[in-house]
Amino acid sequence: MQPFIEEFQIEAFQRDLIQWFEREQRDLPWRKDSDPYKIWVSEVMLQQTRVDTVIPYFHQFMEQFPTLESLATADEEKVLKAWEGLGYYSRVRNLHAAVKEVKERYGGKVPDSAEEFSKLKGVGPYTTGAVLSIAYGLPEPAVDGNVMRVLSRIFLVEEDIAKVKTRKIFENIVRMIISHENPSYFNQALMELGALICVPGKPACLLCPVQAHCRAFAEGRQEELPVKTKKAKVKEVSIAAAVVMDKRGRILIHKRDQEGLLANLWEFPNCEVGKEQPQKELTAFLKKEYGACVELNSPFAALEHVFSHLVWNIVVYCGTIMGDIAETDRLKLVSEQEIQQLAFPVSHQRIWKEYKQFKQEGG
DNA sequence: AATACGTGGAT
DNA sequence: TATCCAAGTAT
Repeated sequence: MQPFIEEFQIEAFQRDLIQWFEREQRDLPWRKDSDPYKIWVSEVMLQQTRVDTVIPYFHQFMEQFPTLESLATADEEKVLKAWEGLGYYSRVRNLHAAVKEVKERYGGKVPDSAEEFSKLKGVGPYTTGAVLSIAYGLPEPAVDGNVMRVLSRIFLVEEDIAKVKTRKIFENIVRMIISHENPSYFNQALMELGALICVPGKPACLLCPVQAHCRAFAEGRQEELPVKTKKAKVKEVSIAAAVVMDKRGRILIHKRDQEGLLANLWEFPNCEVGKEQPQKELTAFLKKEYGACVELNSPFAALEHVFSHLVWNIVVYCGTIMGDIAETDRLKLVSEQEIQQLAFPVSHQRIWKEYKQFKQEGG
């Protein structure tokens, strides 16, 4: 890489890349203005998430929380609901906390220094570079998976991009080649190129605006890069869940712990169970944890829910609550209407859907 | 450094 | 069907 960087035509590369971006960039909703708040929200939504998935969420979020101030003063329940289904929910809890911090400490203006902006919750090296370059035009590297793939090919970098520290190698490369005239377009163009042309698997090198600058293409090795080790198989967990109703027709729901998996989202009461006596274990759990005395019927559904790092095998029971339950902040009896107002993870939306279907069929 | 943290689309 | 993955961050 070292000898190659010396003969690398930096200015020609910048020109070829940025001119291509000016021609070919997609019309995306967060590219309509450079409000740092909007750029920030889009970057958080886009973390580990596809553009096509983000677009409708971004529109809805901006309608509901059009300004940093409006998000800062919103109830967390509403904020989580706006994120429902997007995944990695700590992103939005961190964003909410960070926006409050900006309102309090910086008078509502998103900091324009890496030093200050990167201290905010949920703001890491990528988001720092993305917001500072795109919203403020500062020459900071914004290295995501696209950029690592593109640059690993252009400079024939064979470091394992699955390792977190490898990102620094690419940040250093970007610092050497970034356009100081237009850091925003430079960074976005690198990512756009990774998304449209320099894709995983079989890149469209014949359409690539920087083909002439690419060392991997010159050596016919573009499909060998980037190097990325794969992760081990995920763990499977057996879960028993309960959709139980009191005599007034209200459903029992529970708010999950404030940290960890699906933090602060609502769920139907459930616990991890063994293969032997899941129904018995669930009944005992409901009594012990929630003081709920319930009679469960036979399970009406079984579903598999796959996360990035584990699999839930869920068996779902319905049943009746006998006697009274003491409601708390995290334990509620709600109508079917109220369920629609609260944020549930997709796994529990599926449980609810199965339940409705079961009832419809006369269960 | 390695792992936790979601979801749905692509191949 | 299986695997990979998509604009990462926190711990």
